[in-house]
Amino acid sequence: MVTIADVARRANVSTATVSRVLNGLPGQASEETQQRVRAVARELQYVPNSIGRNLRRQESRSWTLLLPTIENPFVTQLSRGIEDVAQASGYGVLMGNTYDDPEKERAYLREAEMSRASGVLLTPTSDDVAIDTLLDLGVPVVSILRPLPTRSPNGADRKLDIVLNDTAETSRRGTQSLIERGCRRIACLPGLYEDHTDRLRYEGYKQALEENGLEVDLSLVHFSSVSEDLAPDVTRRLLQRKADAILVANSLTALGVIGSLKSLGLDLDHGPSLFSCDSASWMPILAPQMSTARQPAYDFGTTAANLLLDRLENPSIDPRTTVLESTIHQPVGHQGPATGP
Amino acid sequence: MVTIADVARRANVSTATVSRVLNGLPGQASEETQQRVRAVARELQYVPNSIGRNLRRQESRSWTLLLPTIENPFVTQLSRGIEDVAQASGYGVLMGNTYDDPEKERAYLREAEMSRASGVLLTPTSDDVAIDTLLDLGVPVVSILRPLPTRSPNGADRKLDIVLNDTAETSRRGTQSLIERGCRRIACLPGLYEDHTDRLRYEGYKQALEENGLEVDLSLVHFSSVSEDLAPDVTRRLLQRKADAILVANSLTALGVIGSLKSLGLDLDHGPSLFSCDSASWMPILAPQMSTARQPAYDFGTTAANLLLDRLENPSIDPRTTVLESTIHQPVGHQGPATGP
DNA sequence: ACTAAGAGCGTAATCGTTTACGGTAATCGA
DNA sequence: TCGATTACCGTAAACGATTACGCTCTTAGT
Repeated sequence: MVTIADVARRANVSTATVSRVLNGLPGQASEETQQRVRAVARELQYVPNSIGRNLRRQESRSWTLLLPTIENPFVTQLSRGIEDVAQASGYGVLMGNTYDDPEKERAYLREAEMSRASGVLLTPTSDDVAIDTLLDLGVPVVSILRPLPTRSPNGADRKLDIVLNDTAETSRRGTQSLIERGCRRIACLPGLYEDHTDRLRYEGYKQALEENGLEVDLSLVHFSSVSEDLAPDVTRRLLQRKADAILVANSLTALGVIGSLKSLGLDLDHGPSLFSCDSASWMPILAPQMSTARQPAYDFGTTAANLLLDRLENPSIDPRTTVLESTIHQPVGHQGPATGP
Repeated sequence: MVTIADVARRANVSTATVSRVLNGLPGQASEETQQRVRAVARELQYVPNSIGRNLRRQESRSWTLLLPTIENPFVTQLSRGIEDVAQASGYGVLMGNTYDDPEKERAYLREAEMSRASGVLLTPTSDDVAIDTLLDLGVPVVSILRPLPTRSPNGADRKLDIVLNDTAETSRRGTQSLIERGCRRIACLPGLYEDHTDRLRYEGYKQALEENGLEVDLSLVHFSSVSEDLAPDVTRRLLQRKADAILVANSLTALGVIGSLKSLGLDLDHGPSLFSCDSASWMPILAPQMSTARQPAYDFGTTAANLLLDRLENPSIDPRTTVLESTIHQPVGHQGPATGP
């Protein structure tokens, strides 16, 4: 491998000069020397070794990004937002999928510690992720989509930033819109009972019902990740219990429900109303008559990244929490609930 | 920061011993010393600095993975395959989106050179990506989804591995299946004329027609990435020209066409037959009556990763090209082409 | 009792780069 | 002519880890 020393030797200067020239420090070398050094570097095909550089500079200029799974379209958008900001500021991004597995998360975080990441952004798998070593090393941490306690288990204050979406509020407004449309028996498929976000979805749903003096009928609420296989059963049961609307957690669940309706000889125009708490890009094409909430996924990424940049610049600023709002998309000129078959 | 020297001092041993203990070299330190060193390391919360380690070891134990965009579901699956293999073998993966932009690609590759990546896997933006510096540095390269010349511009042999899918063959078989179903005026939306893969799709389509003595009617072929907005126009025009089947490049195009049919009062049971050359996971739920090809995306990843591993073990093996086949999924008991409205 | 072997450990070089510090020579001002 | 300033550049010390080499001391073998 050709090193800075090789270049120096061949150009008849010291390694210091080569380094200065190649890093473009101004006024430190004569024009002629600069030419010569650059020529030799090109000739020898010198490639700077950033391992050596990072060791000396004591930083890696790269972030670690940990998300549940890249297979989620929301996540891909988000990561793109982060990547764009990082790149513009001269940082690289090392991304890892945790698959919500604390083991994997721990492994990645340890990797981040060892490689002296400049910053860490993650969707924590639980409240008690061990990020204190990181913070002690001076590595800023941004928690995305899920909150993280600003006080560590041993009582120390944590300087960390948090970006959340307004899950409960979205769900509340979605439910409200179904009510305004005339629906009264609104079912809810919020996702997993164990998941923090999914639980919030249920909370918002409940709140909207209560605000309108409606009772929560637990037989209309189904906690689970509704897979394709499961959807027909669940849908049928909800219809039997006379549901006139269904609030679903995400596009895939919506898809499952729509498919099930179809196999029952129904569709969105002749069956229950549907509201999906997030919307994949293909959703409007598939079911233009459906109401959905759209999450500002890309903005999520840029927001998180900017919080990180801020803190890199000034590590002592107080912890911040940002909540991003989703927008609700109603199809134009839709009608009230249709009666069952 | 606490270094190996701090631990050594506090444990009354040399840095060499600490290193040996912490790296688990067998029989190099007495049981008692090991206990002591480990205890001190824990007490001081020592975190190994992999920058220092990498510098000394002269390797980073991480791969660089460059793909067009993570927003493509195929790509997410693929990257997961790579990540799994990498992790199992003790490598990290640094992933970057090129967005098919040679500039971005070049920047990432330079990053890979500088950080002394252990290997590079990429979907090249063009035939003349500059990978020779990499190969000279001894960094193995695997080209994914698109071929790369095994001879460099200056005539040197390149030891690189390639993983392709059978795009043309898939397209041919898809077209063939439409013909067997009785379709005669088969339209084709292969994607962009400029894209290598998309062109192959057209080639396969053409071949199938010719093998069956059918003429290629260029008015039924539309090179472009059919967006949601464009789909209605294109679909209408194809129907006007009496197309009885459409071969589309991917799920999104299929979705656009299906949506357009709907707005024309048609669907897959009363309109042209459809064949999609790839299938997103939600495709079967949405349109179970459609024929699709399914790509082994995850296997793509593992295959590429294993080629890389092989070459890391033995850099001198000859270049290899692997082609992975897609499987065609026909719905059961479908009928011939319906007549137009 | 003397040698050989081997366990256990320390010294110091090394990886490639950056940069504080100091030195030399040229230039300028008075 | 002398001192001060400045432009240019080299020496050498870091950064944190690994590891070749050699040393000491114990143990076993003869």
